[in-house]
Amino acid sequence: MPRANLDKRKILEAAGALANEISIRKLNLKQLAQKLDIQPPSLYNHVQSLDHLRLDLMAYGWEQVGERIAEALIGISGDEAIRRACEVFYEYAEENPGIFEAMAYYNRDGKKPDGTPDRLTDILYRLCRARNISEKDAVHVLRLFRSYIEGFALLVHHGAFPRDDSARESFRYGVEFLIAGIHQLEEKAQIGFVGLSPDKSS
Amino acid sequence: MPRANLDKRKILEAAGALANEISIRKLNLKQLAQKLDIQPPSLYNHVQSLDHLRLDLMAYGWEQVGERIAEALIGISGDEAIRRACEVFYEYAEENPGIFEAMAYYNRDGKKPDGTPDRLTDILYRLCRARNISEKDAVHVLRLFRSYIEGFALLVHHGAFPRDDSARESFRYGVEFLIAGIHQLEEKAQIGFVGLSPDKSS
DNA sequence: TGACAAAACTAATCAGATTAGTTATTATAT
DNA sequence: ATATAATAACTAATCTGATTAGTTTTGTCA
Repeated sequence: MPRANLDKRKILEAAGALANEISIRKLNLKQLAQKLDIQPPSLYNHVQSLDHLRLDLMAYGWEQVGERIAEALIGISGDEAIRRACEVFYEYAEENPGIFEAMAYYNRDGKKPDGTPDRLTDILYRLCRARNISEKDAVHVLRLFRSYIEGFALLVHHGAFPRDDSARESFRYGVEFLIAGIHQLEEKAQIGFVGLSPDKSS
Repeated sequence: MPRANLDKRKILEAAGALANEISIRKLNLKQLAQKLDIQPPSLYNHVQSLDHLRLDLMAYGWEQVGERIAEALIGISGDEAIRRACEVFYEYAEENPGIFEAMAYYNRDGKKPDGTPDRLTDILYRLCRARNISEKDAVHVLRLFRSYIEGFALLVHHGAFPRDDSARESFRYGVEFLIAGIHQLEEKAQIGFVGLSPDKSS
């Protein structure tokens, strides 16, 4: 390795930082190269293309979140595990808007590296299964959770909620709301109070 | 108006269609111009820039959804109104992946045209208020709903759920789950079963 | 009918991604 | 130690697509 001591990780770190600064869509090789003290074309020794870099960043983000969640959950279980996992995710997203953008919506065009870990999903799934929640319901609940969490982070980043407003509080409220719902599901673990054909009138 | 009968609406329609085909981020003036039978620079008579176009598309999408929801909700109220509003939103997002992308995450950089209507939020807010749900809780619930809905649509677009899978069913399940949660809130309309400091152990 | 404004065109510019071809550096194997 | 192969950087060049400049055409309206 000549001049600079670059490796994929350093590239990703720099790219992540840059994306956090200027957003994923404004991410560009010129500034990235500058940050790394090399010339733009040199980046091609490490990266297939700008677009691939964004995908790499996505995978990188999921890895990081996965690690952090795994760490945070040592010895924790039950609702508290859900809470913490959500919290960790939220914090990561908050600290890393650019990387989160990549995680959240840079998945199109049939790409989507499938090795991408999703510890959050794992955790939630296990927790559901550990309860009296049917396989089928678990899948739905899982999606509900994921949608909520990613959706919320997304909205925050887009300034959908007033500045400096109690977004964090709302987020926690939502998590509690969902957890409470799961408890309801658990209790009424029969037909379930949720009709799967919601077309009936209210 | 010389040659072509272009106006903002036609531009937006074409741009929307194109975005739906190739994704918002690959949207480009060359193809758009082609679609409209004009030369790329001519677009600047109607649009400030490619980036602004995307923002316009965002506003356009929200307007459309707003209209559709308003239409769908004539004479409807209560839970059923929520269901239908969600359903309409979901369908719109499903039919218009590109426009939805614009709606969902093309809001950064302090831009975000504030006139942008959000009928969905309106509806939900009113419905919450019409119940015994406190102002404060209503705000949280609202955010929960929005996060869920946009998050879900986002995940679907990203292929986060297996192809041709029962995403629609999951979506409805989620909506019912949330509605049920609201009912719970309404019943226990005292301190609320959701502690706002969720730091207690499970 | 003549002047103005709108909206299109062509030609030119600019930026940024990518490619081609070259050179320097490190690692390795004799 | 040293030749060789591989890696990773560089410079120069290309290509694409957005944007700007300047011009022409067309429709409106006094």
